[in-house]
Amino acid sequence: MYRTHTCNDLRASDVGSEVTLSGWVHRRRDHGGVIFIDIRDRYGVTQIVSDPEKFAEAHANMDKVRSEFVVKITGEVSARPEGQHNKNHDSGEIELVVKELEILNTSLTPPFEIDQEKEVGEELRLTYRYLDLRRGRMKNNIILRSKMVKFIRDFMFEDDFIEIETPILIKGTPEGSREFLVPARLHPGNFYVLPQSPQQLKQLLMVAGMDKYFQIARCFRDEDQRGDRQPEFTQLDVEMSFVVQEDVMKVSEKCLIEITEKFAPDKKIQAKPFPVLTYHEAMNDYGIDRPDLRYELKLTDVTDLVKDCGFTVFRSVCDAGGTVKALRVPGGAKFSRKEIDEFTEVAKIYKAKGLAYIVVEEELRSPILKFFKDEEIKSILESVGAETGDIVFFSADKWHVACEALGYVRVAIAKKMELADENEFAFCWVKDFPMFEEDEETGGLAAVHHPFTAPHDADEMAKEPAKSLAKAYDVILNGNEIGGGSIRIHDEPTQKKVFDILGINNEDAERRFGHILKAFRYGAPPHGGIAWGIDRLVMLFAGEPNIREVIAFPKDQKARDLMLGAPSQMPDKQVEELHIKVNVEE
RNA sequence: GGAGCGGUAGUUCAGUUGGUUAGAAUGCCUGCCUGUCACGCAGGAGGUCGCGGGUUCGAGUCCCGUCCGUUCCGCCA
Repeated sequence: MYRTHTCNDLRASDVGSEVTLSGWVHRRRDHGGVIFIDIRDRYGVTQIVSDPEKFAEAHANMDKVRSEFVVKITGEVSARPEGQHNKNHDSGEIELVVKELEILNTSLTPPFEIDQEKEVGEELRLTYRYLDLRRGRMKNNIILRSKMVKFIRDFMFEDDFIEIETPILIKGTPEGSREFLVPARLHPGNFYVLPQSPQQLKQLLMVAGMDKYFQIARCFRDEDQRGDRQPEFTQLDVEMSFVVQEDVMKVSEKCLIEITEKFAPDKKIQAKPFPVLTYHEAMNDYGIDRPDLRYELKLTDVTDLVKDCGFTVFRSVCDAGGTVKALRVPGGAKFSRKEIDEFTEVAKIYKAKGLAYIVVEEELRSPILKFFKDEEIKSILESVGAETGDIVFFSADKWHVACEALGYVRVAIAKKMELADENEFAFCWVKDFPMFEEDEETGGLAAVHHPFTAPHDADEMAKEPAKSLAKAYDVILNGNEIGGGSIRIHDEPTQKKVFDILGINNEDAERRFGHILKAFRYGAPPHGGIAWGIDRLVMLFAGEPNIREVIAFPKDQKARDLMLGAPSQMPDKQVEELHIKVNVEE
């Protein structure tokens, strides 16, 4: 028998009993006459102490062990001397006096210290992920993730949802993100693809009458990496029949509140029910479609106030039908020139041509002051509510650019001034996204969400597609999109109108989406759903800066698995069977 | 595809204006130590300063190229 208890089981009440523990040598403290080691498993840490007089052989073995050796220890639980309890460990009131120590396995010296929480380069951590996972940070994150997923599952079952697995090898429907291809050995020249999400399958499940479906689903996208993006990721996928937007949102909101109360009890939920913003409001007020509502800093539209001003940059934007937005930052007059330049760089990343500003002090300071009449400045400052000690930033461009550039300046300022309350969870919904956006490559329209998203009004959409709004909604937590969904189109005429607008002809539609269009002719119910990014959600609950910290075996920036060495070359024979020719240019 | 930042001991980093033998902490090894818990003390090993070229009497430091890492933009229906 390897163990009678884990390394986090023993307490003062166990004093006197003989037990066996197994685990890794976490730390070793050799005092010559007496040796302490801490042994660790995923449950915790227990201190082992040698008694060289009574158990000389065990003491000698204690001398041999090194970091990360795997050991089995039998001994008697003993109370620690008065005043020597260790509050850092749950087992800190006791220790184990070793009678027998067996080395189950030795270990090389680890490439980084496992018993310390200091930063280690991620490349190294991912190469030795199995060692990284032994460290407290990753261990806690992975356990938190497991518990949160179980909680979500239980919640969904409780609400009468059923969990259904959908296939990983599916049909490619070129549209949206790049798919991973899998060559079909039995069908030369043909490919399966890995699902970007179970989107189409869950809609088919609604046609099948499987109302209230959910799945913890793995999704695959062959796009470049980011801190919150991986080539494979996990989402909570939900679909319901005979529902309107509010029905879907209600289920998600209830679950998010409960999961917060359970796993982040110290976080204050800013507002219940969650505030609901339209996409237009979000962009207009915060310059971003996923606003962080933990801080205010709203944008103000000053287009009307500057449309006749003497500042050519502003006036020409207004003349061209553009927008001038202002951002008042209380206390921002203290920003240095260097800081203002940094914010200007942020604005430029998001396509703004510059970032104008007025420092509001006894004497106004601004490079653009000379272009304005006194009463114009006065009305601008009044409209944004500027007070002495503030700074007001301006962006001028097409509406979207003006809002977005200043929106990201807002985020950068909040970060610099530490405006976000770390103890707060600010959830909100953003809805009424546009159905379509301009495709810069083709000049035509592209679906903002996916081509099955229902419009608010199909007739209006047919008349003015660029202005039509979708029954789509995102759920936001502290400025992060943690989920998104929509009501789907369930009738053929509406679907056809959407395809028309997207420039997909009947033939294309049949080839790409024939399976789903056919199914919808057999009585598709009104339906809709939502998908949460599980990785992002756990990331936020764990207080981590990127989703790799909550994924056991993530890919690196170049989509590699550094531990496994994937992707890798394959034997010619295996490749030939797939009717694939590898053509790598040197 | 583009931009910023970085690459020095196993690890995390410092390294001044270009100047002698490239340092610290931690880890590792050896010795001492009977109550520590980030144990302590003494000693030791450990370096292609990413790579290549250039400037210079002299380059970790300056210049050019290149590779790698990292963050962001593009991309992500």
